[in-house]
Amino acid sequence: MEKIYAAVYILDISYRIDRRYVYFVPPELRGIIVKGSICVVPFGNANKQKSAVAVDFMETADFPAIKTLNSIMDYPIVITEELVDLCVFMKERLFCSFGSAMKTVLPPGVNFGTTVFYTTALEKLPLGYNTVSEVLFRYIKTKKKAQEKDIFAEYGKESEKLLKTLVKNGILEKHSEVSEHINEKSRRHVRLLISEDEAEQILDSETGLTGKQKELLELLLHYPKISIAEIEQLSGLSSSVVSALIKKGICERYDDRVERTPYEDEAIEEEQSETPLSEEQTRAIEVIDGLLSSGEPKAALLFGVTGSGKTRVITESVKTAINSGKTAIILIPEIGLTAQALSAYRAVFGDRLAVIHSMLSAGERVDTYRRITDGKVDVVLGTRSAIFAPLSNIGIIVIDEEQEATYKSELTPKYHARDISRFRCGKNNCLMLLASATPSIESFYKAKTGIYTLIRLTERYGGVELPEVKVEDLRNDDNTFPDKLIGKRLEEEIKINLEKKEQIILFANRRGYNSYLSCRSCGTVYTCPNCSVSLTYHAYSGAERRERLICHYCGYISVPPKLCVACGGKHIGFFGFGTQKLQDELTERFPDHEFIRMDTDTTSARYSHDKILKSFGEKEADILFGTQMVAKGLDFPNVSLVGVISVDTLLYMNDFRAGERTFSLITQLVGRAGRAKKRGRAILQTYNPDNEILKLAAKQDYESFYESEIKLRRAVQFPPFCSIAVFGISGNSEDAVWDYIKRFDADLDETHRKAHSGVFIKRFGPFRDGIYKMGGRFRQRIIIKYSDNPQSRAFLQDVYSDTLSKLPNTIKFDLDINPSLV
DNA sequence: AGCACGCCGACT
DNA sequence: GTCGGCGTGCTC
Repeated sequence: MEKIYAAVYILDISYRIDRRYVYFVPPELRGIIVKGSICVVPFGNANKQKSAVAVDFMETADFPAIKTLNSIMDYPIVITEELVDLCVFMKERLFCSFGSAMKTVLPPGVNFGTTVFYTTALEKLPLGYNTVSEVLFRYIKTKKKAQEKDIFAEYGKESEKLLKTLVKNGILEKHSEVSEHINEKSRRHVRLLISEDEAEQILDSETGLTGKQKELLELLLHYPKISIAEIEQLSGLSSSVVSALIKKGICERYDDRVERTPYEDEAIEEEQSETPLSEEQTRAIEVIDGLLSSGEPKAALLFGVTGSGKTRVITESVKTAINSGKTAIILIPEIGLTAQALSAYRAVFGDRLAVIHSMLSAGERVDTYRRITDGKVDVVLGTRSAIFAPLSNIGIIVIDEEQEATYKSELTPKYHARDISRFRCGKNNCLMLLASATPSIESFYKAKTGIYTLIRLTERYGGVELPEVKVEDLRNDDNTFPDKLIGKRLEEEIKINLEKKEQIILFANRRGYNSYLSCRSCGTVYTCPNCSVSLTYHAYSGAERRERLICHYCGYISVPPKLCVACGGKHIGFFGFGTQKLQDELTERFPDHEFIRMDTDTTSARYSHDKILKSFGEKEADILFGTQMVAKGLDFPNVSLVGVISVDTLLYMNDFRAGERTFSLITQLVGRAGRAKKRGRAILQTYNPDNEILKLAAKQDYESFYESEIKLRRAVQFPPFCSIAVFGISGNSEDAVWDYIKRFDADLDETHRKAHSGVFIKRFGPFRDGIYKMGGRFRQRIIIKYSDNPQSRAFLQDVYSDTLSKLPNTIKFDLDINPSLV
């Protein structure tokens, strides 16, 4: 077919007008242009030069006013046909523009933009123009090509009108061109050059620093790894304050390039092919081999208890795919796990393995992307965004711990790696292999109903028994009175372990010291001025104990008052608990032992995460305690006791996935106990010992949990029985948000009645967001339940695009499909 | 989003 | 009469 006409999607264009546009392809380009070519096209009344991606070709076109495609950009990045189709798919499902899908799919830093500039059309400005015109004319003449944004920066937005008249009078010419650049610049970060103690001395002394500089220093103490952009966002301090501190030698700028991972230096692990496969593993691998060789898109759920050897099944399956000349993607939930997972996979796949995760710099990502498109890579291992790896001929996509919320992006477009994976499997006729001990309810439902092949691993590898789990009722436990965290039973069990020199992992679900500070006389709770959450108390040991109240959502920091601000009372107390409080209690109860704390406060520096795990692995401490992080994929043979301080607050979260998440978290925690020969123990402390989810989690009975959960979901219509669209509406004024919601509601009704009355939807809300006020914005959400089909998607697209077109600038609006948190 | 066309009020 | 306000409609 001759490519006479090309359908393109234009990049950097708003969602409302984002659709296919058809251009005439000049004969000399017809041999070069391919699907995925980045082209330059004239667009709109002004024929502004825009970058676009060719998606389709035709020999005829019926549009009367077709324009001619300008050129094809010699772009240093290849966009495969499959990724082009994927962007169209994302646009349709996630209601984002093709361009923003493209941005997500390509390595960050790859930018397409149009620059507008002016040139002079005459040698001299004719007589009769004022001095402002004279100045402007001379500026453009000396610059030859004067960029519009530079003119605005120099003379203000007011110059726009004048520019227009000068163009109209033939004195200036307006042009545009597509700027192509790959931004390889890495993110600029700041770190302290002095020790914590020195910093505190400086903070306490009267002289030396200005107020703003002290503020920045304090921020740096709390956030060991922070970028300049983040500093501005969190504190409003400009980069000039940063420069001032750098001049004083207190901190330095550095590029966030990833250094060699600590595991890379170590001897590559021996390939473990010597270990015999269990009978179950062998059977699982056989089933997977069958699916792999079917030549059709398939999906399977590898459902196996912790310690049943899922990883081995995965590596064997990936090997099978590679040996038949195909490629593979392996997704893991977090970067923290990369280093551990990496060495095992590197042993098997050597330099045919590429790793993609968020700690890579833009340049490294582009390099990796090129290595993959050049065909130098067979296996890509990484976190969420690795699902976009431009591999061709994919044989298998593995999603490990598939229930994890990290597979859903929290940035627009809010894609779920599982959905992207399903699309790519369809295109590659390959296998999607989900693996988990506690699958998401949606995935297990699909496995039960035969959409996915269900593969069970029921035995723990090597016949190790599952830990013995006890639910411990704290309601009448003197040991925790009045505000302690460790109950009688847990304390005894810890002592037993300490004597036996076996290690312990403790979990608390909040970092910081106490969850909140409040006045016992008047009841005032100290909350963040920008967000509707209570501030968390943190204490930092140094020359003297520094106490701070911190907002975990916006980073607001203040000093706890000595007297209540509201009533002047001096009985200010702490309620709740966190990892820091746990640390104090451990020191008090077990003074002669070593502890390691692991939460975002202690792991924010690069690789401290790995260091902590390594030192615990080498038995440098008896107890490892922390937040969610201690639950994930750690394998310490000497740990035989896990203590869960409490998960009660998780159980009562206002979210339909709360049960699923709690069950999964407990299972993971319990699984940390007894990875070796001895049978481990786990203690679940709670004030709600009768809670069904806790009981089932203690029994490690996933299937009963699933049965009760799926009944509930069916009864109240939640996924997998419908899809959920959440419209988020927020603004700085509470009244404005309310007024807007009323209008939105009416518009939504009208759109439904007039153009989509056949679409069955259920509307709920508005509800306040879990954190109603965040960063000074009041947040409301409207929830639509619908069944996912082209008709309802068309309806949602109409509503969304309509809303965006007449959105007042005081309101922010977004759409999230099947969010991980509702 | 931008830009043009188009139809009403206050200026040379 | 004309400059300029912002409502409406289109972008291959």
